[in-house]
Amino acid sequence: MKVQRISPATVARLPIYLQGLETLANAGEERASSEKLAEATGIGAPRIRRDLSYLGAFGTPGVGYDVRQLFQVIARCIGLAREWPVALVGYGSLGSALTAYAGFAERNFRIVAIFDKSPKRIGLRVGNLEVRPPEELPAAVKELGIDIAILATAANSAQEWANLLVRSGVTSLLNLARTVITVPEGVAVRHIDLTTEIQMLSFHETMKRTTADSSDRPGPNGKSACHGNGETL
Amino acid sequence: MKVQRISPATVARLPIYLQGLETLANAGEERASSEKLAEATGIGAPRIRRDLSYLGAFGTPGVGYDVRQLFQVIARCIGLAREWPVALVGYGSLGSALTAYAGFAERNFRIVAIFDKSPKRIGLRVGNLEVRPPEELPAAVKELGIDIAILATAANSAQEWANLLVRSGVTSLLNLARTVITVPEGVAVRHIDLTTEIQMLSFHETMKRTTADSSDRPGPNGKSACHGNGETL
DNA sequence: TAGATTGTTAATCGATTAACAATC
DNA sequence: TAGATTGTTAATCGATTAACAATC
Repeated sequence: MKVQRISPATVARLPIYLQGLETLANAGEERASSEKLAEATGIGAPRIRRDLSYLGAFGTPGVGYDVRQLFQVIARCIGLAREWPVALVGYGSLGSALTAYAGFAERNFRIVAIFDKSPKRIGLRVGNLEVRPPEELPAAVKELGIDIAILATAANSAQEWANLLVRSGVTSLLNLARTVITVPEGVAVRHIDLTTEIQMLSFHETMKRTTADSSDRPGPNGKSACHGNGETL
Repeated sequence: MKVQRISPATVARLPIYLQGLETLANAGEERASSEKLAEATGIGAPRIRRDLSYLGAFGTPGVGYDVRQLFQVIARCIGLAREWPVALVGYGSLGSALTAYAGFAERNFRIVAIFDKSPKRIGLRVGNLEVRPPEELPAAVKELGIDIAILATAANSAQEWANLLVRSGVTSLLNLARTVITVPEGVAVRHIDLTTEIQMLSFHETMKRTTADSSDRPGPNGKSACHGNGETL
């Protein structure tokens, strides 16, 4: 049996399909065509059919997909059938907000250990957990079977924490710190930087104005410093 | 003069270059080759040269780029020369964490108004701001010159808030809510969903195991439900 | 059966990488 | 000048869209 590769672009869409299917299920729909799924997710219908075909064939020509079954298939594929113990590293403003974030729990991700290096935060009680020092991380990762960690530290200590996590056996990192971190082959990192995202928006705003009033000034070398149109996002 | 289009993929990298240049500047570097920038950012050197060429030619063959000058050029291009007033919508756990988030201020984004529809939150003081009801949003957007808003509400009210924001004249949305929102042409939306990101990681973990122990079971139709390899992220 | 919709193939599009002439 | 590194062209790669035969 040939193992078919699922592209990262497709993987990124699977959770979106789950959400769309949930919406449809809540609306009482039992079957959905790729066209209906397209409406619910904003993704093109042919793209959806192709993505789903990677998971094996589940649709019925002339009828569509079984909403509940498709949800199960995708959920199983992503690994949501089981519960994932997650470590939260960094208990600053962002980190503490995440302990109250409902989205993780809804998809079976549970924060089972919290770490911080600040003496002010170590020992704080959070629900039935307690903020722990870095020294306890390796043992906790092993004991609790943690594979996934969320990095919500300051930029300057993120790499250090990442090294500790990887040494301890964690193989997936959700990096919310404002810095690029490097990890060994085989470790997955997703980097989310709110500042990067909001800068893409200010770029959009800036372009809109520049193209609208044509006030693009020449740059230091006599060439215009920034071109573009308003439709880039 | 031909206006050249800057691709979304390139735009997404500009803030990363800024960060890399900041790191290099802090390390005392005054000049940087594309190769050095590649090390600092994790992006390939040819890609970097090509991206920068879109902004106009700033490097010196045989020498490299002037760190400070390149920073200025990119910052100006993104629009960071000015200050951006931002509206924060939704003052739950995530929203309140964002008011304390330093990254925005470092790039000249200022939260100048906070909105929530819960009577429990309306009126709360946050620094020198106060959480305001939806009714006050249109006037505030106009008075404060707000073009960019951050949506940090629950999924079920996100679209409603988005409609109100767009009607009031906001043209860029950073959507942190767990739902797809639709907006009219000309309005930019960036959607960040932490749950989506963490599911990409559990997919990675699941694939690693599936390919490692070859326990991929056939799905409902007799075909395997989920293929892939461990190197997709 | 007729109508609808899938799964997949072929065509298009865009983004990345490699290679190198131009230039300091 | 010789060495280094840019900016850009050509080659590769991957992802999206369009079209349609297969199928319920």
